[in-house]
Amino acid sequence: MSMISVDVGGEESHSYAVGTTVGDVVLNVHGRKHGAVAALVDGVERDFSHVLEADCSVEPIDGASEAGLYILRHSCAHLLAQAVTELHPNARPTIGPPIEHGFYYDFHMDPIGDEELRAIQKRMKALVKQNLVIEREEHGNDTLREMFGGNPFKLEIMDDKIGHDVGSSAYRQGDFVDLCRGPHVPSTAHLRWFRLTSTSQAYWRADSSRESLVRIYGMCYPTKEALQERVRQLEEAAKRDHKKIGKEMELYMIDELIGRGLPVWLPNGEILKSEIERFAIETEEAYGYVRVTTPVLAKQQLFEASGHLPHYADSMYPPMEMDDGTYYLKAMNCPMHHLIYRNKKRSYRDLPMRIAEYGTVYRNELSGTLAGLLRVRMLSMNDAHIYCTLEQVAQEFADNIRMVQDYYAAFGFENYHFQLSLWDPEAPDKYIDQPENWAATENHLRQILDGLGVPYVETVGEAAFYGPKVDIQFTTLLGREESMSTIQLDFAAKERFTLTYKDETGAENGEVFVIHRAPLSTHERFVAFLTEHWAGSFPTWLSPVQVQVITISEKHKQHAARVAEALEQAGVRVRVDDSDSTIGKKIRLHRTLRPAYMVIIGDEESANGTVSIRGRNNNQRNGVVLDEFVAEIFAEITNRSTELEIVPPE
RNA sequence: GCCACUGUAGCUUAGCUGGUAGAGCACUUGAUUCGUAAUCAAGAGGCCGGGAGUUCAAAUCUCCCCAGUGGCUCCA
Repeated sequence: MSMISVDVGGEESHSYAVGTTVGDVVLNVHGRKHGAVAALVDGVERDFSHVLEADCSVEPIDGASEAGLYILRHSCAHLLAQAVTELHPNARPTIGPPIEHGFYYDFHMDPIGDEELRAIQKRMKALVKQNLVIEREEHGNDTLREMFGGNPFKLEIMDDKIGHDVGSSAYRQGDFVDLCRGPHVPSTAHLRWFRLTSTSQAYWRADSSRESLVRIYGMCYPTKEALQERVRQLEEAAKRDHKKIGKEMELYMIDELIGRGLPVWLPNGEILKSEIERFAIETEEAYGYVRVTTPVLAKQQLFEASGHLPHYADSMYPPMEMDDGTYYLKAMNCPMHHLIYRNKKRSYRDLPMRIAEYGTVYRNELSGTLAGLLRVRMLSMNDAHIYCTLEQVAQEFADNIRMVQDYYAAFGFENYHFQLSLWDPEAPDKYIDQPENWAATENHLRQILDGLGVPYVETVGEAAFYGPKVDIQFTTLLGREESMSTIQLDFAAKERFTLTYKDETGAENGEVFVIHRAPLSTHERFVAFLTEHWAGSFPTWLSPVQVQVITISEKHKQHAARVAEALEQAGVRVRVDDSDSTIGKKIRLHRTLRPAYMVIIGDEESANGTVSIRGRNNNQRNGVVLDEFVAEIFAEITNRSTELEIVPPE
């Protein structure tokens, strides 16, 4: 019998008979509890069933590794498809990729509900118990077309791949077979720790003009512990949900009578919003911005000039007919700012000109996308437009990127990344069709980002219709990526609005570039993130209630009033609860409103002129002299500190 | 806009296969004056999201709207 030498890592080589499988080697080297789902053979991912014919290296892929999870989840998607096709013989599987935390699979079938979802999960569990072997089969194109002849979606996938590196393999488990490149776990018993989570409608090829499909999502992990940990994470995330906390803290409300996506800022939320605005005004003054106010609606002609009609028409509220023409609610402030720029002759000495506005714009977002404060139809923004020469663009971009970084540091955000959003030449109708301008400005932004040394990803098809942009992306608690801040370069406005300036030579120069920027996102989205990030326990300077004074009994009303008075004089937002319920009950009650500090006033404090402070961390600091507390909280607020130091953690 | 699910007092919710609403918190009143996540008692509060239908009878079944949630698409 001829032998081969297999490099098994750790500078060890073993000899095996030709025909030994990957699985045999892994079992032999790493034992029964190897935890691997497949292996790298000479660096290529292979199934355990892969037969070794020559000298090679074999490195197991652990189920918990990134590659291993991918395989595990991919296999779990197949398991789902097997269960679905067994229960619904008319269902046609389309594609089913692994995703973060799990997988999904899209089926062409009648829509299903929760009950059906549970039935499918039950069937999957049963298939796991049967421990079906998952086998790889190699077939020619003709055979494959015959095997999947009843599934037009699989045929379409094959059509696309013919002439390329066709993954002419299929994987079979029981009676189910799926077109797939692999690799897969060796048997269904490896797929114990999964859970189906939800269903959704999706379109074939993400194209809303194509077939509507049923998407089933699931999560899948290598161990019970990992699955439970994920479930726990999701529960934790739900506790931080801004919709829940926003209600508890009375930050905002949405009323059917006002309309969907039109949040009302309640007094507590308004405090948050105005603190953010105050911070932005201070910052922008330092950066040389001027401030304006423009109307919320304007004539159709303005939005035609700007190009919002037709490029952006779907996102605008429908027109209003007035006696002197057709009006639209503004979806953006820029056209009005352009008119301000054009309102008088500008000189090169005026540039860069930075026009800022606290404006509300109105966008007709699709009803199905609206979500609390995260996606709304009334957008309050700290918006601004910078008018400058091409040479000045780099500096202005750099300043704005720094501004964003400084803001985020001040609000305690760390988890974000930069994205260079490019146009999609394949979809020129979505954009102003000037390929040479796109190429030039995209390159310019690339150089600016590279020059700043800011890491970023490039995404095609995410540009504004008038130019490329730098977006700052966040991931929500539930894992969805959203744009927060945006800095956009506009090369189209100068022509559409004939924006010019008198340059050093005295000539009328039409090369005015516009930068659109909203470093603080919209107030709605920003507050949503802020709330989720801090779980409602905001830094003191942002807290709607900075100090909640609580008396122990009626006897302490007087000292409580003195304490409140002293805090108010220092500009601290303070409330007093001197009702006659018990101390425990009051603490419990005020916890949902999440004051930065609770101050307890009893006999001791009244007698000594002190306060006892309870922090958000539920730690306590007793017997603090009133003036000392006032000075400390004053400093914490004026420094806009995110370190909560008055009551240190234990 | 599309798919699924959900919608009972201010909040959280019970209500099985149809017989016309139950609780806790909050609120009001009274008692209690209290030391760190619920003091006791009483009271008030709901045409069960809206409309139509089936039925002797609908919170419960059917249909149509409206709204919320999770996705798809889109986007700050």
